[in-house]
Amino acid sequence: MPELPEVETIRTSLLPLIKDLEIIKTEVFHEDVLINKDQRPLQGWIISDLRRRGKYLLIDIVSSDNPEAEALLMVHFRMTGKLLFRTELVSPTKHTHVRFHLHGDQDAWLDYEDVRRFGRIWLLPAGGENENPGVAGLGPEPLSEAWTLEDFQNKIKKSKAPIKSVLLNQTAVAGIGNIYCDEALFRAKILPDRKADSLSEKEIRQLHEAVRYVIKEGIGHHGTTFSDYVDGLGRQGHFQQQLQVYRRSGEKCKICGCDICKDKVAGRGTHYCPKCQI
DNA sequence: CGAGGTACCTGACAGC
DNA sequence: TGCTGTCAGGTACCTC
Repeated sequence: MPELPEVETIRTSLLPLIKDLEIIKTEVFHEDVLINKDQRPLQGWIISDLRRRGKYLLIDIVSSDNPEAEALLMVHFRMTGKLLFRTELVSPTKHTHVRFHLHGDQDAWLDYEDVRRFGRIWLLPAGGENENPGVAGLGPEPLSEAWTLEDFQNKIKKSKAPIKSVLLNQTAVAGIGNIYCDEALFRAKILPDRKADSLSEKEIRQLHEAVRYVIKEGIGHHGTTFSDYVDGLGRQGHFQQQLQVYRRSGEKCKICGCDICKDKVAGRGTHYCPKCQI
């Protein structure tokens, strides 16, 4: 389930492989997945850069005949989406929804595969991510200086929802999903169902630090793989080995030794240590 | 408007 | 064996 560290790993794995390649043909096997409201052609574009915003991957493209004509392919992987780079043509499976045929020194293919088909790809004008409601509503990047403790404090103090909901809803801070949410709350020693406005300044400071820490560590370990997530070359992540609570219910807490619990909070499976977190 | 619930999807798995 | 039910979860959308 690609969250910020997974999307960042996809970005860094794909960038050196597809930058400057030309999209010479696009095949769409499932219409719902690719959103192209202007019905613009999906060939004749050169990939100029890969960026990321929250859990969105932004593929900047320029026209091959007019370098001033720019556009954007924006990808959200949701649960099971994958973007796979291949230098050999393979038969599309029932989960292959969009295929970009690329050309540089040699032919290559970039396949969007998605078992549950929740993910989407948008073809937008250059800079069009900011008009997309999903991206426009995103809070600051957790590793940027724009995400200040003061900003986080203000958002948290205004909400009576469980702190887990605040972390997941993308407006206080962008890119946190269920895994890194549970891990950050464990590290900050805060129970996931605590009302946000009940957190002390010290706890908010701990949580701010914990979010940055788990996101950084997640990126450092190339993301977390349980079943689906792989990078642009099909490689798994390693952060699952570092997890303290996520999917460890019934196992022992690595800090205090008591059993990790699992409940439903904010409609999500939620893992926590009942002794370390208060 | 904030908060909570549900639809979207398919595969894995438990239980009978 | 094969069926049914439940769970997984990011986001849009709906309702209160």
